[in-house]
Amino acid sequence: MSVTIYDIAREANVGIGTVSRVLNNSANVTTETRERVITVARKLNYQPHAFAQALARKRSNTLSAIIPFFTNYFFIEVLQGVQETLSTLGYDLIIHGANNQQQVGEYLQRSMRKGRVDGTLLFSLELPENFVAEFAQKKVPLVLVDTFHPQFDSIRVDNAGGATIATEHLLSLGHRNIGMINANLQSAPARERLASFRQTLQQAGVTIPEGNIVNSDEQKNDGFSRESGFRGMMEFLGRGLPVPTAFFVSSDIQAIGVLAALRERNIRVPEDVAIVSFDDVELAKNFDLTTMRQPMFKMGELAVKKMIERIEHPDAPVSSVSFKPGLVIRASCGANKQYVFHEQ
Amino acid sequence: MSVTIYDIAREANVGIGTVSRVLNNSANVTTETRERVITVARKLNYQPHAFAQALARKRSNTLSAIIPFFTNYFFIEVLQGVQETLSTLGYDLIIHGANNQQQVGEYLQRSMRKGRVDGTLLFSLELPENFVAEFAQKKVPLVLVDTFHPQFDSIRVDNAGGATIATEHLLSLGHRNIGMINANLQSAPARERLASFRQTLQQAGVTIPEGNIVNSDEQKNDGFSRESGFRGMMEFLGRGLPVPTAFFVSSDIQAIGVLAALRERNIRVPEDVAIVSFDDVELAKNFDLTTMRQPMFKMGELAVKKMIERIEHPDAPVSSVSFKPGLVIRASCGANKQYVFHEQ
DNA sequence: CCTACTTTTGAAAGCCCTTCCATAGAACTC
DNA sequence: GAGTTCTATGGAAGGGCTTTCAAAAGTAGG
Repeated sequence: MSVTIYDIAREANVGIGTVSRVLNNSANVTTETRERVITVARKLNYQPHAFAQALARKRSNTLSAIIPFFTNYFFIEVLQGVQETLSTLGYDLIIHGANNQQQVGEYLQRSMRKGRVDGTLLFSLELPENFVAEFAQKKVPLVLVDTFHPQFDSIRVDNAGGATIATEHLLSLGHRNIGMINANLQSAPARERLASFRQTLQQAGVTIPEGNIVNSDEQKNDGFSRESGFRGMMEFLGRGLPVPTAFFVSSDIQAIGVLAALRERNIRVPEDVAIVSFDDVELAKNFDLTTMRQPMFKMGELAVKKMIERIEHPDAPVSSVSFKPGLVIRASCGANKQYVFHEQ
Repeated sequence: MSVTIYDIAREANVGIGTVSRVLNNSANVTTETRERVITVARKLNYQPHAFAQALARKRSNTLSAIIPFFTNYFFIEVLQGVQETLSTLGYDLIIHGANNQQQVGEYLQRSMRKGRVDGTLLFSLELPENFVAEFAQKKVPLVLVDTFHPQFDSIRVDNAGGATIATEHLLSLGHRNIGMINANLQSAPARERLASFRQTLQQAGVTIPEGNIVNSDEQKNDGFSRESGFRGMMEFLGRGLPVPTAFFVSSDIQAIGVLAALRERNIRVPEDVAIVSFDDVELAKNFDLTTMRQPMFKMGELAVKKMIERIEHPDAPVSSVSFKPGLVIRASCGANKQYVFHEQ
C-alpha cells in the first residue's frame, strides 16, 4: 500500500534502523549509505507515517488551542500569531471552540489523552479547578493566554494598566461625568477593567453616579459582543440619568454596539459623547475607535514560544508575562479629528 | 506510567482483547465481564491513546482545513460551521493558514502523510494541478469549499447568480450609470462576479464606460481586503470619469474601504452613490451594507457532512453543491431607509 | 599482523491499540 | 449423552516508526 521504511530498507539493501537513522539525521551513517537511502526514499516518494512516529517518539508535534468560540475577533488575531509561529516549527494546531466552561473541561480531557497533543493553549477561559491538581502534578504543558493561574505559564494583558490609561485619557480631555459599558463580571478582564476605571476616577477626585456603570449579564462570550454593547447602552439610556460626556467601553466589539445605540438615539460621537474602548481588533479602525491596543499577534507568537520552552523544560519555573496595552487615538474620543460617524 | 489496556486486563483478570472489545462496544461480551472491565477502567482513569488507536484503526478522526489566512471574515464564519459540526462528531480539526499557492502545496503534502488526517477541506484556494492526478487516483478525501475542480466534491457559491441579483437590484432602483470595484481577477469569484455584472447590464441594454470597472491588482487575499476597496475607489475617482450613481463591490470588506474613500471625498452614501456588496459577513450589518448573503455557517456544516460521506464512500460519484446567495437589503443601496453613514 | 578501540550496521523490542484466529465452554439437537 | 453449533474469551499478529543492543566492520597502535 503506502511506502514504509521496510520498503526503503529492502530496496537500498540496508536495515530499517539505518533508514530511520538517515531520515532522522542521526549520527554515524556513512555518507555513501546515507545517500543511497535518500535516493531510494525520494524515488519511492516516501512519507513518514505521522502516527507511527508519534507513537514511537511519544511526541506528536501537535498543539491544541481552546478558545471561546471564534466569534471574537480578538482570538482570530492572536491565532494568527500562533499559527504562523507554529508552522515555521513544523507543528500542527488543533482548534477547539468552546462555548462554556463545561466544554473547556471536555476539551481539556480530550487533549489530555496522552499523546494526542504535546500541549494546550487555553485562551481567555478560566482553567477549571478540578484539573489544576492533576495537570500540575503530571506537568501537562499548558499555557494560559489572557487568563491566569499561579501554577501555570501565562501571557496576559495588563487590564488594570490599560483601563487606567484609557480613563486618564478621558479625564485629560476634560470629561468629568464618565460612564462605563462593561462586559460580564464573571470574566476576569471585565472585573479588572472596571476596578481600574473606578480607582482612576477616585484618585482623580471624580465621583460618578453608580448608575453610570452597566455590567452585562450576557453569557455568550461573557458579554464581549456587539449585542451586549448595544443593550448595555440602551439600558443605561433607559435609566434616565444625565448622559455622561464620555464612556469607557470594555471592548471594541461592544463599542460598535454602543455606537449603534447612540446613533439610534441621535447622540453624536464624539461631539456629544466620547468613546474609548479596548482591544484594537482590526475592526476598530474601520469605526475610528480610540482604543487600547493589545499586541495580539505578538501574544500568539509568544504563547507558542513559551509552550515550546515548557515542553522542552517541564521543570522550569512557572512564568507569567504581561503585555501593557497602548493607547491608539482615533476619532471616537474627540481628541483628534472630527468623528466620521455621526448623524447629521 | 500511563494506563494501558494491559493494566486493565491484568486488574480485571481478562485478556486485552476482551478489554478492547468492551471499550469499543463490540458484540459478544457477557454483561458480567463488561461491567468488571468498565469498573476497572474507570477506577484507573483510563484514557485510550489516540495515536495507537489511529495506527491500529487506520483512521485518525481528524480533518484538516487549509484556508487563506485567517484575516478574512468569510472563513471565520464558515469555520464556525465546520468546527461545530465536527465536534458533535468527535472529530478534531487541524487548521492550516496559507498565504500563497505554494503553501497550499506544502500543507496538502503534509496532510497527505498517510494517516495524519482522514480528509482535507480546501477553502477558496485553487487546487494545484500537480496534486490532482495523484489525489484522484488515491481517492484522498478532499472537499473544496468556495473553489472548484471537476474531480473533487465541492461546495460553492453561485457567484454568477449573486452578481446578477445584485446588479438587477441596482437597475431596479433606477441606476443607469453603475460601476464595479472588484477584487483581483486571478481569483475565480472575482472573475465570475464581474462577468455576471457585465452580462446583466448588457441584457438590460445599459452601457457603461469601461473605466467604471476597477479590478484590484493586490496579492494579499486576492484583493478581498479593506485596503483594496479603498484604493480601488480612489483609483476610480482619480480617473476623472463622471461618478456613477451606484457601485457593485465584490465583497463587504472591500465595501468598507470604499465607504471610507467616499467619505474622504465627501460623497454621501446612499444619497450620492448607492452600494451593494457581497458576502454578508458579520461586519456588514455594522456598516448597514446591502449585500449578497452567503450562508457561511451552513456551508461549513455541509462541507463536513460531505467529507464524512466521502470518507465512508470513497467511490461515490463526485458532487458539487452550489449555494445561491440572497439579497439582504440594508441602507447602503438607498432602497430602504436613510443611510446612517454619511457626512453631514 | 594482532589487539584494542571506534564506528557503522542489522534486527529485535517496544510504543498501545484493534482484529483475527483458535480454543474452551455453554447451549442445543436428536 | 454424544455430537454439533454458538458464544465468549485469551492472546498473537500487525500497524510503522524509534531506539537499544549486539555484532560486524573499520581504524589505530604497537
